[in-house]
Amino acid sequence: MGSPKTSAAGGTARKAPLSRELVLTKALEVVDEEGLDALTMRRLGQELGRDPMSLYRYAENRAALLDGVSELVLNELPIEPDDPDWKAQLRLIAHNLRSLALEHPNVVPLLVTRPLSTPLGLRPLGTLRPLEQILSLLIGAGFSPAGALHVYRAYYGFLYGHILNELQEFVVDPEENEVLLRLGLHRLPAKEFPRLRALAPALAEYDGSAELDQGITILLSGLETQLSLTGANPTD
Amino acid sequence: MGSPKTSAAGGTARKAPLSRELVLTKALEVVDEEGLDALTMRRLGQELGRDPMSLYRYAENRAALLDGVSELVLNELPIEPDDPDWKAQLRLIAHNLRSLALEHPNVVPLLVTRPLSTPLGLRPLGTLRPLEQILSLLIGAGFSPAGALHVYRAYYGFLYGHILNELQEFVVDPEENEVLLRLGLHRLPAKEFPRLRALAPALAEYDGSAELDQGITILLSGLETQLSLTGANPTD
DNA sequence: GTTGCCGCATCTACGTTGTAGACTTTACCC
DNA sequence: GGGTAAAGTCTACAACGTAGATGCGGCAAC
Repeated sequence: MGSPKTSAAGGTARKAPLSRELVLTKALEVVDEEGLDALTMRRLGQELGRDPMSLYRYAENRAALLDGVSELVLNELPIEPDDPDWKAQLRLIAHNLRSLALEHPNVVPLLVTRPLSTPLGLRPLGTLRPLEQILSLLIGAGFSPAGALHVYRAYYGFLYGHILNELQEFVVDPEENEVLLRLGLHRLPAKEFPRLRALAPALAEYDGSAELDQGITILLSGLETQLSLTGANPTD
Repeated sequence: MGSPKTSAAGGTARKAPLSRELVLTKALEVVDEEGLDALTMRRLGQELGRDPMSLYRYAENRAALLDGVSELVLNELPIEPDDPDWKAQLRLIAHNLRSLALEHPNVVPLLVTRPLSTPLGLRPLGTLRPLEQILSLLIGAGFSPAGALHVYRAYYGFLYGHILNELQEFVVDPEENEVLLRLGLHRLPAKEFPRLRALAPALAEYDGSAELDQGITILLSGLETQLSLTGANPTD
């Protein structure tokens, strides 16, 4: 009955104080559960029990909010820049990022898309951290700076590509257990897409982790021998 | 002065008849010139001299319109599924797709993002064509179906990853000719990002085509030897 | 105790978006 | 000329991001 002002009880603030972390965490929650489009300012405000406008205190606008979510996710990616075994470390990072992506599939479009419209130096620092740390790892392992950059590009490119690929093949409707249907392949004209349709069973058995691993192996050893000719390779 | 009705002259329709191709082409034009956000139904309608609502005859909704644009771009990618030299063909496709991406950078987010929310079988057929044709190419070269799929995944993953990577490093402001500034790197705290800042010159000299080529070489020969152990490799 | 201030939160309001549904116009065939 | 189907238009609405004015609570100075 009383107005919701100055609560008489306990004394713990009657409304949680709200903070950037809190906002971003809740935002990530919404995105994870209902997708990017569901994350509107109004919706997020409601989710936090606050006026939508209050969010602008913690993110300049919606785009910045999305950047914050990317950052939040990428901060979950542990990197050991001092690992003496650079190849093992890169392999580990790859698997960790893959796992992160599978946990937050709705965030992947952000990870991939936002940097396309933001110059390197203006990106959220959290999203540049992996780059810096991996460069550090490689240079520490004996690569020349340019060589490190070269390896990083090939490695990260492949990694992101793999993740996108794997998510694209993700099964939509686990209720449906006939592969052709599950992937919607039955809609494809058989004449024009014979190979694809015939591959339905193989598509269903995709082991993303294994394929990632094999790709990384090929790429890293290939890069290593390629660079060993230029003198930009690791010392040992 | 006469009302714009039934033109007296010639007899050629006084308004171009409008068609899906026409709509999509104009849409691509807008996206290329002003980015994805500029492509609103109203804007596109205006661009075509028609009521925005008329567009719904040719695309079910905005999302479908975007799919159409993806399709339009991918249709520009020539593939020779009967090329006897599968490695050369894959290399060629890679370079062609890279060129396409550089010509239509604003479309790349679509290419990469839309399939994430659409099950395989429900995608625009045009976007599945490359997949089918590449499978055909590989199987024709002697790969087993499963082997072909394996190669395709590694190959296409790497390719998309590379394209994303390269576009992310794209120079924003060619007016500015100091690299640190051009990429906005001067904003980075020197303590936390020493490697990255030191690499500014190297970042500027990125030769995307060469790096793509090297990556493809490594990957294809790696895949070949890997598969040659399983009997799923090409016949010759 | 009173006053002033400042950071946080809220309220109101505006312009823009996608698109449903009813309507009008056009082209054509019998 | 009358009827049918397709193509295009009009009107209207709910939801969005966010600018700008307003309100509110606690702390510092006096």
